[in-house]
Amino acid sequence: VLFAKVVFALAVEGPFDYLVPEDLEKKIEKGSRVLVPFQQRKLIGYVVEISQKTQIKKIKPILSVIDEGPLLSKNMLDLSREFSKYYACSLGQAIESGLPESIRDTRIKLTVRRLIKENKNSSCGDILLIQDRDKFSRWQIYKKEINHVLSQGKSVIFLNTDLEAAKACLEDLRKSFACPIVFLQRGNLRQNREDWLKVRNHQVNIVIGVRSAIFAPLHNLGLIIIDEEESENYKNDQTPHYHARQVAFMRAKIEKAKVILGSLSPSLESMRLAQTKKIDYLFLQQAKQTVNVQILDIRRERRLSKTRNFIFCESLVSAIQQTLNEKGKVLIFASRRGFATFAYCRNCGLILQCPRCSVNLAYHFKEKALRCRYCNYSIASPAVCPQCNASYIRYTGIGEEKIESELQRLMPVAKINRIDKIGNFDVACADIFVSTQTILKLKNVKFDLVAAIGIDTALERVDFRAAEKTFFILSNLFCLSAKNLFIQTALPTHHCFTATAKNDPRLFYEKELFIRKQAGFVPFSHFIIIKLRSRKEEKAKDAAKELFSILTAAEKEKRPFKPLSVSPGQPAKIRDNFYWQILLKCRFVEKAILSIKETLKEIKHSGIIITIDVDPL
DNA sequence: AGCACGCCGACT
DNA sequence: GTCGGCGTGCTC
Repeated sequence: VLFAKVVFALAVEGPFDYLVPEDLEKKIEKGSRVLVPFQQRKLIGYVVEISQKTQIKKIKPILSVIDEGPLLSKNMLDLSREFSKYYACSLGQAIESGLPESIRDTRIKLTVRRLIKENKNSSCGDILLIQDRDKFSRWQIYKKEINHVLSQGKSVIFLNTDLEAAKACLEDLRKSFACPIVFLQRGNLRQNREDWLKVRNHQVNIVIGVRSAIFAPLHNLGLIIIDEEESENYKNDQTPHYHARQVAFMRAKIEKAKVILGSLSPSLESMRLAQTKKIDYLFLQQAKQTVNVQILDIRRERRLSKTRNFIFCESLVSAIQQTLNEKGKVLIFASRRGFATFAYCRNCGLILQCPRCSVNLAYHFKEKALRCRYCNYSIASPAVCPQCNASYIRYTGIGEEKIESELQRLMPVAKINRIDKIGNFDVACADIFVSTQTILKLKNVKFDLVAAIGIDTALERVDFRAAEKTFFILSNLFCLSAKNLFIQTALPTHHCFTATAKNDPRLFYEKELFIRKQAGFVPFSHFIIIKLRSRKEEKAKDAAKELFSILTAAEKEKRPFKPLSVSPGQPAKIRDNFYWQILLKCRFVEKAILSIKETLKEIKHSGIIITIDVDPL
């Protein structure tokens, strides 16, 4: 008689033992999906172990097998196990978050057609971080490595930040490699299912995709490439809040595959690993340095200037003028903050907010509508203020309008264009371009003069990663610039500016790592956020404060984490649910998670939902 | 997660 | 007396 240990995509760890009916004994193995009775429901579960015996007295039998063959390989099961320990979810939840929607509720059929040769011995897992200065140099190395790995009969996962980048990547790799390549994307369920099955059935050598493609069920994985590894897109915004880079490390270790991280300005996490020689590091310096970087001290310029509240420093204005005279192209980069597109009443000062969430509604130019970014609540833009009935409602972001009108005033004959989408960007359509964050994705285009306006709003945010994010923006602007890069700032001596001016990123990382170390922040420790959610504000608050005091009360020497703060979530309310959160830091995530889970078991939490975000961004 | 069980308040 | 609110605990 055989018993199967089964897990479910529920918040219960399990595993639960079930009797394997005799007629199914040959069809059920580790990694199989089965239908089983669970209380009064029938659930799809994952077999994680087959056993000869069981402790359970009132055992129920497995009802049926879902697929022909095991859905999950041993490696994927091992990965799910690691994943669940790190990201504080059940094994079943870990398994399911690695499966696309198209597979979750359908039968699959495994075939044994093998295009990929089994090759167990060669090469061992190591990690390489490549930093370049032009977004392209690292591509040569990617291709060389892919070629090498393919020649060993192994397969490749190539992760990109977004669909656009992945599409471009697919096109590029199709030109260079003749082997089967699949672009695993959600969207068309049937297509996704077909592609996923191809991968699972050993018919694919290269998988391209965004963060979820890290779970692509490739066999004999030899290489994982993560391009623009510093991107926030690699972090899953829903539970479990995994980071594809972290999962890549786990997976590479299990599969003995190599990882290559590529970036213009790597994350501090990766840079720290390079610094301590835990991973290899390659810096590709450009052959010649032609960009002239100028840091303009706003405070000084303001003192010298006649106009008090100027947007553009005089030297920048003359540089723009000169560039235009030479028929050059100008890019004005304005930090996102100054572009806030909320709606407010100029009469009574009311800012229109979402009724379900504690955030301002964002104005969308195209639809002329106000929308909440958290719950999608949407209303047509009102013509009069709902509070005072005055028709003084303003919609466009203040910064944006000012920049454009000021530019037009200073440069009356110049053609000025705003860039909201980079889809079919055309440099020929204007002389001066004004843009925010979106422009950073642009490739293959150079501007003669690039100017960063109001970049300080990015740097002064209450976020310990503010400097890192600002440096990332500056590195990208450097890349977009053919001749001149002007940066207006009130903090001209900050290392993110001086390092950019000297075109020496090492200066930035050295200083920033020093600061992080002093503060005991990432990458010198890990942060964990425990989020408590409730319909009732008081409930979330009380539970959070109680949990915080319990966590704090534990003996300092024994607890593997340090509680830092308890505070309302940001935002405090989403979809009429109130959030409170506890911030912890720790040295070893798995140990901290284990201890936190123990603590959570002890306390009663009715009407509260608790989620955990490991390594929050 | 979801569902039952059980213990208190309001009501045909 | 019962219907139903929610807090508690269990699921092989």
